[in-house]
Amino acid sequence: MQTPDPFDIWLPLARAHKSILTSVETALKQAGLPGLDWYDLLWELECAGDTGLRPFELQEKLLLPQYGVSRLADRLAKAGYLTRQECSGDGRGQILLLTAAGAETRAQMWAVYSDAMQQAVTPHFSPGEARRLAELLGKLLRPAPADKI
Amino acid sequence: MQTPDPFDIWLPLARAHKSILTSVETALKQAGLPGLDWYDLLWELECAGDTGLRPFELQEKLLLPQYGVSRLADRLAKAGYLTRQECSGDGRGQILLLTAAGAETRAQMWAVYSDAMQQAVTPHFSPGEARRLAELLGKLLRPAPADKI
DNA sequence: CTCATTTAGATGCAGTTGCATTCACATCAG
DNA sequence: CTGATGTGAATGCAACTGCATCTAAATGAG
Repeated sequence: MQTPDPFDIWLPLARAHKSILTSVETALKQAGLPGLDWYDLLWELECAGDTGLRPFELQEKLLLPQYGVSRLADRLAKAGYLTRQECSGDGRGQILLLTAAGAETRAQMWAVYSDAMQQAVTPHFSPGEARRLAELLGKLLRPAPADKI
Repeated sequence: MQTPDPFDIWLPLARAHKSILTSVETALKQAGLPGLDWYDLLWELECAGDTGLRPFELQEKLLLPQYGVSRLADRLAKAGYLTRQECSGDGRGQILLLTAAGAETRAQMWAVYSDAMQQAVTPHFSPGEARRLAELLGKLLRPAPADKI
């Protein structure tokens, strides 16, 4: 039972990622909407609701570096899509809250995003294949089984 | 037979991609080596051998925009990893050729790259799962079956 | 041949990223 | 309380990216 080559996974994964990403970003741009990085942040804020989120929480959720979140939030704030609120209890911190405009834009983006994703992914798989692929990709995210390291 | 949600594929795919990419780039940086974009270009030039490659050919192979290749080649040339040669037969064009230093660096990068990839991917799968995943990812790259569009 | 169109590649500019550093507040040992 | 250390967030600078545009050479219609 020979060890499989990880590049047999990585190379198509990277190519597929770039290709899907490009087609979605293109669709968003053509619709005059912001990019996926904005979407992701807006989405997390929407999920958080009135509680809002601290930048460092977004950092974990979005897998972005600290300064990445800081500046992304700057831009979103400048666009009026979020507000920064003082954080009671931690004078260093702040709470980011979605505005109505932000929610509106996220909804518009979702229409384009989900449609583009549908077109980019669905035609390639049968339902069974899709389920299996999702399952296998999930294994890349969970910690590796201890006996395999 | 319900239609599966493409985001069940996209979300883990995007996360896995970012996570693997980050760990490989980190390993390269720690080794004092250039990033994966440099590797990809060096690799293509090495494959091309004495014939070299035209920038527009790299553009297709690497899925980069035209100006991306132009500037990436600038940097590699400045680092002494490739040379630009006049293109006989097309006065607009040029041929990019790998230098010995470029080949040397690519080899050093490969050691780090392949090792990091091994650690990032292999522990998560049995050989059978790995083969299946590679196969399914491949389907994302080929044109979709006509009857599914 | 001549002019219009297309193709290969470079580049100015504005916006974005990465890195390192900085600032401010929090926390904790004494 | 006081100073040392740690944590949340911003920012200056250099490098990189995207977009639009530009130049030069090739191609093609008349």
